[in-house]
Amino acid sequence: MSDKYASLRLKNQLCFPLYAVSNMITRKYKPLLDELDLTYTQYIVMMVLWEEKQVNEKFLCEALYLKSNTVTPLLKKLQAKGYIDKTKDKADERNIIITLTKKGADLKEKALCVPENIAKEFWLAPEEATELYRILYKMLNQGSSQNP
Amino acid sequence: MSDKYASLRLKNQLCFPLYAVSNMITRKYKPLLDELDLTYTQYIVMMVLWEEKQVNEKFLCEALYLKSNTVTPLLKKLQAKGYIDKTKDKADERNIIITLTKKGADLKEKALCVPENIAKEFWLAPEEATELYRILYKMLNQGSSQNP
DNA sequence: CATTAATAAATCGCACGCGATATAAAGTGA
DNA sequence: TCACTTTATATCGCGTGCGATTTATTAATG
Repeated sequence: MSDKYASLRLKNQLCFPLYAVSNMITRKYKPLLDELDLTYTQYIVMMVLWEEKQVNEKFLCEALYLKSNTVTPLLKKLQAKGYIDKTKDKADERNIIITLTKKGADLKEKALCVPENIAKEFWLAPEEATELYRILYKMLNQGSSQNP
Repeated sequence: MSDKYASLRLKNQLCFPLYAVSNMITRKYKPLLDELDLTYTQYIVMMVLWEEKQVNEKFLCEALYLKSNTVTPLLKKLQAKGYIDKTKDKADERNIIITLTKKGADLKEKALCVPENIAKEFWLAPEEATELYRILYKMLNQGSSQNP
């Protein structure tokens, strides 16, 4: 009885709900982040900067699992908004050092309500959240281990 | 001691790894789907059609948790590739009926190896996969319930 | 020390994914 | 029946994400 094509059914996919939830996340964040004049991707860049104070682009790319061709234009926009500064590292001029402006640092306070409000959209039991977190990072670590 | 800003740390986010894994999924699928001349989004549209034979755009949007402004251009491309046909429903001309061409139906056979190969990229224990699946759909159902 | 290799960013072109809006067709009610 | 609303699809403009490639700078090697 078992269908030869069962693996191609949408309902049997694990990647699809991941993809769909990710899209949904972006949608749910949008109205909250509009208040900060940030997109979701810009927001996670800011999260790194609120923690690290000073990073280069390579660090950001690795922290966010993104490529330079995504991050470069992103930083240009954040700079245009006055949230970050970019300067060349004098010790190694290939490095671009990214720092927060005062305006960017101040935004952290205003951002505090974002995680609160997002938590309301997707309520999970604490054990579910923990398990989800663990599995997702397991996938991330598996998936990012290769490539020359 | 507990940091006022703890909720803004990237490591304390649940949405971020979801977003990162979703990006990673698209990356992993790409070389496999290149063989079928499909993108990931086009692939999930085809998955629906391999099951349903005949749908309208609204059905596709709901099945894939996407909006018409994403799906309309997608269908145009699948049509250009010769995988689908679009005809107006004579009973209600607002409806666009989407069907597979022979070429599109035949692609199902070739697609069989895709789920196999993807499974190699992200290996999870069966219980983990089940739990992940359950939690993701819980989130999808919560998140898509509102909006006027 | 000159040539080659490696590295960090940036650029290019394409395909989403979205909110907002427009268009066209059907349904609704006074 | 005729304005009004609802519904299905399409259009517009913007911001990602990506593979592939380029540019600028530093490191490595003979």
